[in-house]
Amino acid sequence: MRVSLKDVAERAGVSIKTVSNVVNNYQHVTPGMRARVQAAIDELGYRPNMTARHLRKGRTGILALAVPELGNPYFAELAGAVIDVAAEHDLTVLLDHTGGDREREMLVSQGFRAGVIDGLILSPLELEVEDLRGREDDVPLVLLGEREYDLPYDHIAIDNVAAARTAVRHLLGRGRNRIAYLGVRTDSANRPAHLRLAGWREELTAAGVPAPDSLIGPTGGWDRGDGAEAMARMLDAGVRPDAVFAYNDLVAIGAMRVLHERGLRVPWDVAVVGFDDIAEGRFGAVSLTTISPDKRAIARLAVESLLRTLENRAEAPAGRELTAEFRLVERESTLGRR
Amino acid sequence: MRVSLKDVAERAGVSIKTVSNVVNNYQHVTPGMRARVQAAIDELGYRPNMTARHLRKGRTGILALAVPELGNPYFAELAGAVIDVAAEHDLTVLLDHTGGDREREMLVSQGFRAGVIDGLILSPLELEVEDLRGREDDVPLVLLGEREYDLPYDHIAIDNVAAARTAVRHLLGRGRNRIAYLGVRTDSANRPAHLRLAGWREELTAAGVPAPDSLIGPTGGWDRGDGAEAMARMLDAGVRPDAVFAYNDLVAIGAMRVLHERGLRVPWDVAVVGFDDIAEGRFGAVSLTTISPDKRAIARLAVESLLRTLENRAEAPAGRELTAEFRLVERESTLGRR
DNA sequence: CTCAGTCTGTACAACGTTGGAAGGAACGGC
DNA sequence: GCCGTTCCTTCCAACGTTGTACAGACTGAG
Repeated sequence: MRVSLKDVAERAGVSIKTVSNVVNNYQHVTPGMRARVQAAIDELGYRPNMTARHLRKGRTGILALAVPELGNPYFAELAGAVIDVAAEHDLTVLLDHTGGDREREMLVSQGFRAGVIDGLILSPLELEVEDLRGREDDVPLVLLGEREYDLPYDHIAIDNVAAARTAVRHLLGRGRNRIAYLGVRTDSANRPAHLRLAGWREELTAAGVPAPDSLIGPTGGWDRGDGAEAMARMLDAGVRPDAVFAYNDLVAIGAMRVLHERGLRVPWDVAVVGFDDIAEGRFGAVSLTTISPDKRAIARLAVESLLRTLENRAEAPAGRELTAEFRLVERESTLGRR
Repeated sequence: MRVSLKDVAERAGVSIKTVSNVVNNYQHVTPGMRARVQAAIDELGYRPNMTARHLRKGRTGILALAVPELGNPYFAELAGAVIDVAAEHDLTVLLDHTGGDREREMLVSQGFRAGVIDGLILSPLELEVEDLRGREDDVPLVLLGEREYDLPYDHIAIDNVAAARTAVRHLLGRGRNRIAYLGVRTDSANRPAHLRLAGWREELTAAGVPAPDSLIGPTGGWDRGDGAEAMARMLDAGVRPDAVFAYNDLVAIGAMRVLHERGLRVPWDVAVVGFDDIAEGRFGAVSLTTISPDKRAIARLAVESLLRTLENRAEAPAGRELTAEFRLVERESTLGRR
């Protein structure tokens, strides 16, 4: 049986509350009493029951983080950052992955962990705005990823359009003018995918470079295999880009693999830019130029937004758009051919 | 304010317990009563308070998983598997990463989450056996990774020596006889690293092939950069292996990067075998032959071991060694030169 | 029509903790 | 020696839930 305050109190010959006072460093406890109680605590090996404390305090100190897929290094790295930042605030993280499934994202957002988590950080893929509108749950929520809406939840994003334009501009600056975009799925609610495509189009148009549909590579998802398929399909169709901007690093890596198989050399024949700056991109045979979102900042903004909401429950949450920085990291995949 | 059973009870004009009975699908409730209470529940939007339920039941349905580093795809993929398996048993997973730091591993194993988790799955890197010996915590524990000890905790592993021998045998079968091992750290408690080295040595010795120390590449850690450094150091020392067996895929990938930089072609000049079968290995310019541990099985064994311990608390836990399967996955990095 | 047996709903206590208020001892000042 | 203060400790209630015991109502058999 677990040791409780009661056991310690009996052992020390004091009341339960006095033991509690010692445990919580309450100030008005005489040194003698403190020592006596502490001795009993040590002897019995007492450890506070967090569940009871949570019930009493109405707070658990647990945040949930729901991402589409932990196997995706971007989300794994982001999760690591969230865990670290949460730890700085004495919070722990309960992790969930939704598989990017809309149903499961709805379930998670509806708070099926009600009462056990203090807040939820959700990185949705297919969730629609209206799915959140009728939300009855009182658990504070923060959304990751740029979205357009008028809901009372903070959301953290980087400026996807600007980032995509930066990537495309970089390629244009390298003398490329048949720049493909890989990673569109018309049937997906994933806004960043649309925004990055928009940025690609905007930058090309602004530079007076054609942006034909043939240079847009649709994918079924956003993993390495999807990138490989999309690249292969484009090449099979006789389209020969001299550069590729991919939705994310995984798609870019899949594309590079196919380019390599087809004897097209990166960066000489085709330059490649990814998105996310996952560690994997730094160590391929050809290291990957990429847009690097500040993951640490994203984690920090998310956790602190939740804390803020928890502090002043009374006031209506802001529904702010919090923006994290990004930067272009140049590596081998866009070197050469000045 | 949150809606509680009491509020629903008042609204429906019944006792608290009756509402509880409805919520828990207790059998002896008349349909009429059930409907009336359900209506009140729906009107008020009642959701059970899990914390209170946990306190009452003495169970939280939360498992903790502590791994060294989520940025390491092996652990990220493993974590994903654990989350899935846990979900099948209606359990959720609280994730922690220790950074492979002994202090932090001790802290985690000592159960600083006491009362909030039902069990702990720990994947230690530097934890020593004696660190666990005085464990006072009553939270069920399962250890991941092969270890030698006599403690009352189940541990899940694959047969590292056999796996390493399989990898080396594969290379020998490809006509390689200067096979390096990359990823030793003499100062580390990480047993699998030692076991894999032992397997390398055993297999070479059994085949009558020399296993000189010059072919052993020490590393500071087990990430891509460590593999790259170790490979570079070995080549700089004038050692020219015709194959590399690496502690894990990350080390292998780092090594391949350096081989590529130095103009050594994989697999023609140097064949490479990794360990872990992370997704990343399948999509490099040269896909990576690797030992593939059954991660799903590992996750399943771990979760089910905890459940078993929870069921029969009374009996002493077994301290069993549970073994998961592995297999060699052949890819491009060991093709050719029959 | 009575009695046993079954069914339905209620009252109470308990899980382990903490906040608030009240109790009691020690102490100094008069 | 009495009183007011201060300081420390204890008592009580509450967080929201569920298990146990029990009371009342209804059913069917004798």
